[in-house]
Amino acid sequence: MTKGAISSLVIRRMPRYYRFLGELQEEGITRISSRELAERMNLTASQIRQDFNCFGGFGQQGYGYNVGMLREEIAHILGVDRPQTAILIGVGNIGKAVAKNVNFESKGFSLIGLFDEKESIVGQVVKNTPVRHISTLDEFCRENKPSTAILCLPKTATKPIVSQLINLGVKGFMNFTSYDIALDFPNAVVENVHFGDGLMTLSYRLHEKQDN
Amino acid sequence: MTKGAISSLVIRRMPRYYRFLGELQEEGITRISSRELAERMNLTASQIRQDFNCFGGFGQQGYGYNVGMLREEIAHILGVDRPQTAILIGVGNIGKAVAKNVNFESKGFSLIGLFDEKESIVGQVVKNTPVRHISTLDEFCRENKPSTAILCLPKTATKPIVSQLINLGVKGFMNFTSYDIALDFPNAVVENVHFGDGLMTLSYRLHEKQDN
DNA sequence: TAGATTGTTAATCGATTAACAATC
DNA sequence: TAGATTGTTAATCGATTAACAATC
Repeated sequence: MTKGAISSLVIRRMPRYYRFLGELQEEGITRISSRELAERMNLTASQIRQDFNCFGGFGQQGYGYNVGMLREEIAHILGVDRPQTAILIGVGNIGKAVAKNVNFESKGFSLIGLFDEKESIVGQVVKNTPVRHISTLDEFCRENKPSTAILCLPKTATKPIVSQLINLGVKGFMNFTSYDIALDFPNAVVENVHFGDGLMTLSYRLHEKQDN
Repeated sequence: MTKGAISSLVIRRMPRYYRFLGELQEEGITRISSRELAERMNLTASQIRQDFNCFGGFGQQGYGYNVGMLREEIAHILGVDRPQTAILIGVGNIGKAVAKNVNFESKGFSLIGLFDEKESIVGQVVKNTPVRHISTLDEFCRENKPSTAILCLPKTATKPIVSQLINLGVKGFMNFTSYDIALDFPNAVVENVHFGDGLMTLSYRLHEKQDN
């Protein structure tokens, strides 16, 4: 019953709903109205109902929403139940921290390979996965067909790697670099993580409060 | 000449402008029109002019914008030229990676303290800064009055620390945890970094392409 | 049945794009 | 001066909120 072309603002709110519904489940709450959920999440009940109705009606008039059922529906919408295969490139500080700390399985991904060019890093085992040399990337991808790459390498090294990966069939990129993938590869599915941009936004809002 | 209440969408585009103007400078380009910049950044010229005009007129009719001057104006708008003092709490994988990799100085922050509760981590030196025990947080903050905290600790430990920090005068939070600061502390300035949410959004868009 | 709350339509609000007069 | 391009106003588009009929 999905209606075509769902706004990216709606999509980006779904993971937060998913997290809050998980917390409700842990609290043993099995049923919630849009009004109650709105209060907990600091949203409007209207927005919550509009958001869910983009994907079909998951509630029941006079009752509200079943927490467990709604959470499963969102998991399915987000694809968490059909994991993508991912590789991570650049096992430096950030790459290693991401590989170790992020629970890929619970977010719809299976991390199947790690790559770096430094001999001192190649061979290390992170999260039960050995770090492979970047020169073996082609072979690995032809065999394992990962759909997604997590990019944690220096900006300058990124463009040629992305080009290579796209030729190998990689469709999605979690981009920790400041290289702008979308400009050169408009068909790639890209999610950017820019700490620096976030810090600058924070800086603006702090000064806004302090100055003048 | 700033007009009141600038949209957060405009603010969030500023760091990207800042980065692109830096690249133009490196290329030796000293002058650019909104049309040319729009082409490079994949935006509309209209939006670029509207964005800059939220803060006053930085261009010149018939000429365009002076790259260096515009970049400096944005740096000033974002507060990059008046650094905030920041502390980082939780020096595990993520915390250490952030401390080591992120160039705080160039983003308007000065990282002056690192804190953890683990004895095995306390005393380590990261980026020329020793990791202090979390029990010394009060004393340190009263002496050094940091305005900002980077939170890289487990979700469950976060709420009491945020409460403590707010009492100590900390105003801004770079939040790597999935604890929702804004719900309990509505006056805090918060920037969230949720890898997990980003992965789920990526998952959605990959399935959108692949399925049906 | 009566009360509650959804799903959905209509109204409002805000952001983006288009157009053009001002001006360098 | 003529051409170019901004700053700014007006038009359009999209997202959020409000209202309410449908229905459990």
